[in-house]
Amino acid sequence: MNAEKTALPEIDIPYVKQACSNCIMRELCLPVALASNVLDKLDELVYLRKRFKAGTHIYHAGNNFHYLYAVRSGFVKLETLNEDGREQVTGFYMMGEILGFDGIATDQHMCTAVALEDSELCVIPFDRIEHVGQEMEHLHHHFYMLMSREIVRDHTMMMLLSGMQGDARIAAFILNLSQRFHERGYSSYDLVLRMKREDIGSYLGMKIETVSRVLTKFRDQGLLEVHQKHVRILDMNGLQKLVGHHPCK
Amino acid sequence: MNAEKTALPEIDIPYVKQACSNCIMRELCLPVALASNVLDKLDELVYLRKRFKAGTHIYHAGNNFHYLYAVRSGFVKLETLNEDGREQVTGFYMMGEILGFDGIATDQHMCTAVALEDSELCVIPFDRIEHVGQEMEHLHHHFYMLMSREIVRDHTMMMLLSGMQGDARIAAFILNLSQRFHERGYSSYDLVLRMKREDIGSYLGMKIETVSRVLTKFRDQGLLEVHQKHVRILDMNGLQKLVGHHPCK
DNA sequence: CGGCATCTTGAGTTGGGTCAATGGTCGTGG
DNA sequence: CCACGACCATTGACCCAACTCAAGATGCCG
Repeated sequence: MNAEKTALPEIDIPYVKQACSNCIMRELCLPVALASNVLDKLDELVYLRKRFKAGTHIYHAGNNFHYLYAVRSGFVKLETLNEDGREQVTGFYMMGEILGFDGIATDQHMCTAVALEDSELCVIPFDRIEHVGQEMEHLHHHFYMLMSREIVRDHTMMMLLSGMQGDARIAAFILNLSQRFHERGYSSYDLVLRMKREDIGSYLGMKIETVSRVLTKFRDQGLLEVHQKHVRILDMNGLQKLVGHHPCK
Repeated sequence: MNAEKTALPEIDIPYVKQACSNCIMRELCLPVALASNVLDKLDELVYLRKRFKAGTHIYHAGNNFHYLYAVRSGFVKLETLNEDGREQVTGFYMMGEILGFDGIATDQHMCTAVALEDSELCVIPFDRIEHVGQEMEHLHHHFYMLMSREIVRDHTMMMLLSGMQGDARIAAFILNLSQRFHERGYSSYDLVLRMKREDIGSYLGMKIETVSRVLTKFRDQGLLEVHQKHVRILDMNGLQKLVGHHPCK
């Protein structure tokens, strides 16, 4: 909580757009409903958006932590470095989701965030969030909720990784995306997987050959239509059964 | 955030001990160093400790969320329920660690916390934390750090689960415990695994037979001495090599 | 001592990893 | 516009780590 953080440090990628008032967070479909005055406050605090081209880094593991990022459009993956330097995908973020919480613990980011397609993010200076006045304690509650949500999500992921077989992992993954798209007003049946098979494999703990094989199998079973990154769910129930129906180790 | 939370709801297990002032959190070896005045404030807010017998629940999935719990002594496991009702261990907490963050997101606990041995926990009313005044914003920072730490830890766990083989998982698990004991002033070589093989297996995503076999193998290789729950590390380096040395899938 | 829970060990099976080759798609430049 | 190459995805054959089932061994408590 050192004072020099209050003066915003130079951001390592050029600003793209100065925000007009009351328009940045407002349009953002946050996963938790916010009171109007909280949104106003957020718009005050969040004064810029930034575009990232597909493949560019939003932050690197080791970077000093200053900002959280809310995804306005696009798709972002989070990679965690393990002991031996290899990277592993530990999360995907889409419109309305916030990333960067990994940096608070040590004031340095522990993960690397990469845009999977051209994306636009809101840049949220975290120290401003922390220093909002007492009248804005709603804001703290909101961020506690967001972090808790991430923790719960990670626990779900751990369960999936340690308890389920390949089939169930892929099914759970597809259903999860489907649900998140649905919540944002998109079709829950027609999905575009913005990430490559390699990312899916890394995230789900399986090799890309296996990812591919499972997708083919699902297609043969009439559960999905698969054309490259485009996936159409034909049998939602069938997928749910795969997840729930004890195909656990 | 609703007002009735300010009045503390009945806690579902009887209080054991009313705290004397300035003694509850003080003695707690928190994972993040705290300024003295922050500790004072915490001692004000945290006004009770509670004992839990081995095997008893601290909270259940579905319980309304009111408190965080700091482990003063003992050992706690966290279990997450998956779709089909089976439970899976998603964390272990020892002295100085805080659990309960899973409840903030929806105001209901998403996991079940169980004492693995007789344990004493500090009960921290979360709404008091949220409503501390501006002068205590350090406290918010502290809790943001704790939550971020949990997120980072979960990411590490996800990596371990999806990227490592059985040998490496067990090695990483033992080294992790060793480190945490060491940080708390205990030997990093002589460990007592408070949980059963089944819990380890659930946590690490392997069957108890495999856990057992790996431990036996490590014993045969001279890495460990194993007597039931007591484990002595003979070759720390060897274990570290297993984790780092790409025995990944 | 018996009964119960936990842990270990063995034998056989399988899901998913490895290696290797083929097939698609896209972008660039002639 | 087509041809080339780079990159990504799919498919097949083979193999091994970890699962399953089953039997013992060990320890703990009354």
